[in-house]
Amino acid sequence: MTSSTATRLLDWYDRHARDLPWRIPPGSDAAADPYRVWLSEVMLQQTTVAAVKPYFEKFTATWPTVEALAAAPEEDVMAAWAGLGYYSRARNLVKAARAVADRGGFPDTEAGLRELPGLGAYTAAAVAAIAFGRRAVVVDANVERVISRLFDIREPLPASRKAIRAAADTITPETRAGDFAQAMMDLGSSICTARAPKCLLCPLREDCAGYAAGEPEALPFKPPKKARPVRQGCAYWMERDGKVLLVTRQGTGMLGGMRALPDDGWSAKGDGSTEPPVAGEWHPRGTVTHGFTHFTVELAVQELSGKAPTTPKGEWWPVAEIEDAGLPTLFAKAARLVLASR
DNA sequence: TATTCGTGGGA
DNA sequence: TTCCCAAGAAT
Repeated sequence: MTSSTATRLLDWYDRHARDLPWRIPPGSDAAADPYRVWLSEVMLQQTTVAAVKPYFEKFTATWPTVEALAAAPEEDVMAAWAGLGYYSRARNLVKAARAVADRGGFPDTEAGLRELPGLGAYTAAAVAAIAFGRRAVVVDANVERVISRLFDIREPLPASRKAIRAAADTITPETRAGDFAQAMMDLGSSICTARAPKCLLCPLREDCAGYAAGEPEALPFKPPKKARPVRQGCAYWMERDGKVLLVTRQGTGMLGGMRALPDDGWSAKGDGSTEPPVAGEWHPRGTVTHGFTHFTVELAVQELSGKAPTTPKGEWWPVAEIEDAGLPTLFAKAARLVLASR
């Protein structure tokens, strides 16, 4: 491996860069907008490009600048994020936008960016490189895979992270670090894929120690996955005057900050109590199964017959507009189940 | 270092 | 169908 690896990759990127809504094409004179770079990078954390695109378009249309986003009510941002997952990103997005607006713009260094909520080592490096042209070592899951193969790093993750970063540092160029980072990610998504890498199309094949060693597709080595437990829970649908009771989930835990149906306290740690929020005649409307990263929940959905009391705490939302409530997917499924039973 | 955070698509 | 995975961060 030599610095020519970076040159080969950048030459490939100049010809094959994906056209993405948040990306400035290589060779363009246009300046990157730090707001759009930051927003896209946060959305892309653990999330596919295809899933992000419509959300990116919606967010930038609704809030074209970081100042506009900073001025938005948090609940509006949370509702707009609904369905994209990992909702701590949306909570931190609002905090970071307000911090940036207060200080009069984005920090333009990796260390400065790293101080913003929701920006870890990866995102701070990526924004510094892509938006501000800083040389930064940008390591995401794509880069971990590409570097593990390129250098034939056979130590398993996560212990290999230090060696991966050091190796990535040696091939990161002084200039065009942002294009280099995006090129690594494009290569990882289209050529150096997790399964069945297309080595015969790879611009770095001659540099690749993993290819030379014979089984690049086996890298990086990863520890085995743990089994996902299945939890049981209940969600409750009650109406009065054409409106359904919604709650806002508190705290920073599962679905924190999101609107939801009242439930019986199920969690990753255990089953719910099956205790409804108010006494009355409850009817089962079916069950929705939803897989989270570390557990699956089987959610029994029940509906109260008759008119709900005003006593329970929450927000009465028009049933006809339930799709606009910003429910995370689990509760959106539950709502559709109830409405489909009519 | 290990765990806890969503979701939808592809093999 | 089931499993794996995707531009990770916070604790």
